Amino acid sequence: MKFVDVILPLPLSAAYTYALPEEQQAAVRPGCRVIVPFGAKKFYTAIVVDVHGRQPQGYAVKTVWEILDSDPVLLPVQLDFWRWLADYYLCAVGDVYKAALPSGMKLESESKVVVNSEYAGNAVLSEREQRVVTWVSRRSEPTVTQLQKECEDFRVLRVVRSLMDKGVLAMKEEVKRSYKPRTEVHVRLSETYFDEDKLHELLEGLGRAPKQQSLLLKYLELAGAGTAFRLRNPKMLAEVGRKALVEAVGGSLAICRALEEKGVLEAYPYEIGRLAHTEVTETIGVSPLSEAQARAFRELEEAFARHPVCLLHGVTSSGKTEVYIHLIRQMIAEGKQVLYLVPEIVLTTQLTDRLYRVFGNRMGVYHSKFPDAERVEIWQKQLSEQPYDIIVGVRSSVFLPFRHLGLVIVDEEHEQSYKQQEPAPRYHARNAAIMLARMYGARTLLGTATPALETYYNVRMGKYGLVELTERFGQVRLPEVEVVDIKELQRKRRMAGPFSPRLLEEMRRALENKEQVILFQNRRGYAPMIECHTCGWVPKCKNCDVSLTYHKGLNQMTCHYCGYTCNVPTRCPACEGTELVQRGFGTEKVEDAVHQVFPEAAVARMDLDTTRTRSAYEGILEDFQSGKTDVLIGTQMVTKGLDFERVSVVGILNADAMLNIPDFRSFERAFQLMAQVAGRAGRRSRQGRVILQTKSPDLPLIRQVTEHDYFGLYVGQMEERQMFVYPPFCRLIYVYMKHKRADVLDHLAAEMGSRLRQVFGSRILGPDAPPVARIQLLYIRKIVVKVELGASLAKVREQLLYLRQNLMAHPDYRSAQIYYDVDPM
DNA sequence: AGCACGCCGACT
DNA sequence: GTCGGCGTGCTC
Repeated sequence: MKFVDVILPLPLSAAYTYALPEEQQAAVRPGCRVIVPFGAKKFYTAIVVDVHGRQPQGYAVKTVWEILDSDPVLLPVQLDFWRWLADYYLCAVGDVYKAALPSGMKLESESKVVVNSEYAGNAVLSEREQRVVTWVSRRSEPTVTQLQKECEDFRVLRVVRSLMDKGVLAMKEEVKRSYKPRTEVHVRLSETYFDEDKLHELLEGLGRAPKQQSLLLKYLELAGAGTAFRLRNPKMLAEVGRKALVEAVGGSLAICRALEEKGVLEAYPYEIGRLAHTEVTETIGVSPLSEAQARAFRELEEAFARHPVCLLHGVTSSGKTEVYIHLIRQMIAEGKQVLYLVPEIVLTTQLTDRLYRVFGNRMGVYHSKFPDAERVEIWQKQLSEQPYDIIVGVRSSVFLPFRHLGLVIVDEEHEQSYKQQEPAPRYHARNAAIMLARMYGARTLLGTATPALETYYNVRMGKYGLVELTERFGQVRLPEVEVVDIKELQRKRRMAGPFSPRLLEEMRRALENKEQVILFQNRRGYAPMIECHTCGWVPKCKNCDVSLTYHKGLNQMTCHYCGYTCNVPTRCPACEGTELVQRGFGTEKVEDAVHQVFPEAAVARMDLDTTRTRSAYEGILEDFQSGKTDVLIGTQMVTKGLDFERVSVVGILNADAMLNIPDFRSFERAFQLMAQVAGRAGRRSRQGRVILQTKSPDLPLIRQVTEHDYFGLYVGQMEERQMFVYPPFCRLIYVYMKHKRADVLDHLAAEMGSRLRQVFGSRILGPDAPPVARIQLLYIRKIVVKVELGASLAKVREQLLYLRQNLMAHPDYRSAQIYYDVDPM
């Protein structure tokens, strides 16, 4: 008897053991997928991690339902990588599995309602039951969810249950195959006519149907059936697509159909891939490196000789991408693969088109907004004998299989979006990529204009190599940043909505010169909150502890945490007052304001609300690129690696919103955001101008932004981080606790806090209520654990896991959620 | 995660 | 007296 240990796509750490069916045992190896029953009904796709002959004791072993793969879909390194992630980020391997595989590869069962075939037809049914039976039999095996959705009656399930008791209906679990290979209709000559004489006879007979005749002749030509030899060996015939054939003779589908009906041609589905097959060959579009870039390239080679991880610190617009391209080409020449990681919002056609021009079909793009079937095909291609040499992808592409990974590039390495927040695994793709590269013996290149302070610290400590690119491509100067004190201006009532006179002046000049403007405001919606002028009442979300944002376009109040919406109140429920005033500016309101001041300017807004789909997002960028739009207003989306030629003015409307966030990283982030958005100004041809509006112009940070002084920021922040013991002078783990009752949660949090202090001493902060202390009806508390640099991480993890297990065993806390966020951002 | 089991309040 | 609400614990 053979058994397999498998991991399931559920938040479970343990492997579960199943028996293998007698037949076809041999093929199963670790990394193969199997379908197994788990729990009362469900079937899941599980991953085999071990095959053995040890009979488990103490429970009845179930049998594997189906073996999906004869060859592993995971390479051995990947399983090691999954285990490392689960271990380091304190989550279940099942969570990692869930995040790693595209959903098309994780088949699941769903419950379907069917009419019981053994039903004798003698039960007494109510009118309502009769209706449901007719309904079910008319549909072909509806799923339970379909039933609930399509039947207006929300008590259908109860009716279904009573019908099951009476033996009329039954349930069955069926595994749904969501991934289907794409097919195209192809045609081939029917076997009858493989005989040359018969074929000639047929062709002559078609003399009165000249269109059919020429179509058939065209088919024979396209199929390469030129010789009798080929005809006798049908395997030698080429595939012919029906659509292509019809188009080749300029006829209509009906002609081909006629031949099919006569039994001359046969139509059949032929599998084709979804992946684009661009016939671009390499070396087209490789630009020669500038002197500075070439120097950086040489220095990188030297740095990699000593450090497996290097930082390319290049100012905005210095042309880091070109350096990457040369590096990638070198890797490919050595027969190695490259993983090029980019944050979600940087993965635009602007970047991929550039890379396609150089690498053509050696490159694959892996993006969460792409159809899942496409991601399945990329995965399969990476396992095949001809994998892509380069994968350009977002965070989750660290999970793709690579056979010969030689280099990982992490572009915009400082980007927060590399850290997955929710759900588990809460991993950092940059750090995970470094580990992945290490497992492959590959190198990692981190690139950015504004390194994460931790990264720069690692450079200074000699852990990472460093190469700098200090000049912009084409020697364009860095933009001039001008600070405008809006506190004073607001007092004197000299602001025009969100704009200072200086900003208006610059915007006007840019628009007159047919140049473009980017306005950065880090809040979406119209007004972040509204307030009763009389009593100060503020509309709040009923599920979360936040004020609702007013969206003018939707004419609704919405919660940015749970998506709750409600109508805009016309009067205050507390004091009956009707004067409700808007507080603050969101991107929507900024858009309105621009319309008012510059009615003739074409304005576009780019934030979460306007970029729900990929096409909407790219549409906005294209319009801006082509000059259709003059002013682009946006949240942090507009700050990322976009390359526009005609932007001469960038306005940062309110820097203080970023500075007042209670987080030890807020200054670092504000600097990164401002430096990046400033970098959008004056690319290519001439120096741009940035108007930075703030109420606190004297902060050192503001000076560091105006002087493009990254090193100043680094030194200043490092002093603070050392003094208050924050990363990189310790490691952080946040403990989050959630419960629907605040009192229970407070007890739990206090208990957790005191136990943590017993183990870790004074390096514990909290428990505290986080800034948003209630989300989706659950109250939240947070404890900060500072782990000393010398401490054994393995021990810390073990203690944290034990503590959670121990606390969760307490009857009061069973329904609580406790999770850890390792290296939070 | 999802499902069954089990224990308490609003109805036939 | 039952139906069905949710809290709890287990799944090879």
